[in-house]
Amino acid sequence: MTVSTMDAPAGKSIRPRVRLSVAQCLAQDIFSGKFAEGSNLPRENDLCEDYGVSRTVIREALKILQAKGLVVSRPRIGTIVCPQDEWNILDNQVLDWIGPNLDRMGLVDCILEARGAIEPMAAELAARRATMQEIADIEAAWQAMAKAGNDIEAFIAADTVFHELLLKASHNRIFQQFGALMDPALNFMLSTSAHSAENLEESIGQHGALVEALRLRDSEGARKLALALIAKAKHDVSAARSVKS
Amino acid sequence: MTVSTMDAPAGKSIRPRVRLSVAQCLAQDIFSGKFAEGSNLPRENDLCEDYGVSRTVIREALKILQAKGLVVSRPRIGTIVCPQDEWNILDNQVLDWIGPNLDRMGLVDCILEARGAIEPMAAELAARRATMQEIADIEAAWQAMAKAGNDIEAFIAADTVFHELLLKASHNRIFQQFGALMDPALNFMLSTSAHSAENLEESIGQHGALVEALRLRDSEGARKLALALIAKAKHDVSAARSVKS
DNA sequence: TCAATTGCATTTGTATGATAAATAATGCTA
DNA sequence: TAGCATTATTTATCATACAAATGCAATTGA
Repeated sequence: MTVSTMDAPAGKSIRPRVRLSVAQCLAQDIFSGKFAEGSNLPRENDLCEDYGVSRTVIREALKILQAKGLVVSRPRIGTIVCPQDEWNILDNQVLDWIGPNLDRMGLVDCILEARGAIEPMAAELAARRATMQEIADIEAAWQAMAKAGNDIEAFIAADTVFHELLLKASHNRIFQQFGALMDPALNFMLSTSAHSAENLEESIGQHGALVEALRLRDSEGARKLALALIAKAKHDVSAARSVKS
Repeated sequence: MTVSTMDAPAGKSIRPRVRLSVAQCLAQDIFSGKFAEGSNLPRENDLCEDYGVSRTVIREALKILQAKGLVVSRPRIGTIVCPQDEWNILDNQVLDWIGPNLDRMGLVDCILEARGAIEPMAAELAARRATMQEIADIEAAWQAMAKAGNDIEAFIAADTVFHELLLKASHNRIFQQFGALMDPALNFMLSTSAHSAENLEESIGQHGALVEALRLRDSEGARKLALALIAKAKHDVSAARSVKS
């Protein structure tokens, strides 16, 4: 299949910008299992035909995948899918590409577990270090959650922003990098839509309490509330799973 | 300066494999501050002359940096260094390239803080989930630490392996990715060499106790011991800093 | 028969030059 | 002066050729 989305006008060759699209296609084929770990991707010249682009584009797309630890290339051997241990799953582009395969790969549980370690500490630090402006921004995200009403997508978007801002307010650049981990787990829950009105209310209440703890510079309280939020998220996910099955 | 390490034999053109070297040079120039965030890198054609390689190599090297969030390229604009927030500092290749600039960028403290959140949880999980083989491997690393004696480099290498294996034994793929964070902070301490014999003995004792907790499946004990290890690491780093200054 | 070495075939890596697309900067027009 | 068309510059893509790495087979020698 050709990547270009539009046909060329008669007599004129069109050159759409497709490097990233090709990289995304290849990455998704890896995560979907079409290219199993340890197996070979098609030769560069074959990929050229498959995607209808020049070898330049194929190679630059493969360089992106290499940089993210998804594949390695060697002369005469070809391009091989790396073992999953080497995949850069903290790269937010990679997380984006994994998308619907996130749960199949067992990453939703991983992520929630990791958030259980990270967010309480981040909340604790944020209570000590956040600027007034940062706290205000977090509160704004909280208000957006409260205002979302039945619009689940808006609610989740605001929730994601809330947690990203919280991590950023910890003033620790490592924690900040985990912003990308907020989206996926939440969106997984969205896909199962097991959200009752009370459930949302409870969540909004918890988030509000956390904002209050930040304002009071109550680091211990912030830590406990963040922990409670994660516990609730874990509970929600398992509830969503039982609905699904 | 040309990248190629050897001159070509008369009449024969040599083509060394230099893509990664070029990427590393450019990355290090970014981390050293030679290319400040927000500023432009030289044009691709200029980089060709600077490094004495073809535009193909330059472009593929830049694609690697792009994939790691270090730069963005746009036609007519050029290639611009991204704000530090977008750098993929969890990528172990990136951490490697940062190297000596780690402390100047304020990452040593970040890393220790993050480890303070992650390792106790990882130790707790490892106590519950590690296989006998994994515990044995961790103990082997511990014995290598004990046997290192005055060979500080060997000690740190074994210490690094110890913590990487511990993270892996948590059976959480997110935590496992943090293996790369073990090296840098430790190597920073190495560079200041503030290691007394008693200090090493104490460290060995603590690590041994952690192994014992794993064997006993004492998750709470493992958590506390990991916490103590990090506290000690923080203490050692600040001691090393005061010596340096 | 077997082992080592040599040569061949295949695949990625690099070089080169041309054209297309994007867009900041410039100048023109009203 | 504001808006619009033009231009110039830079990256993006295409096409082709050759270099280097390496698995594999054929050859050779004992």
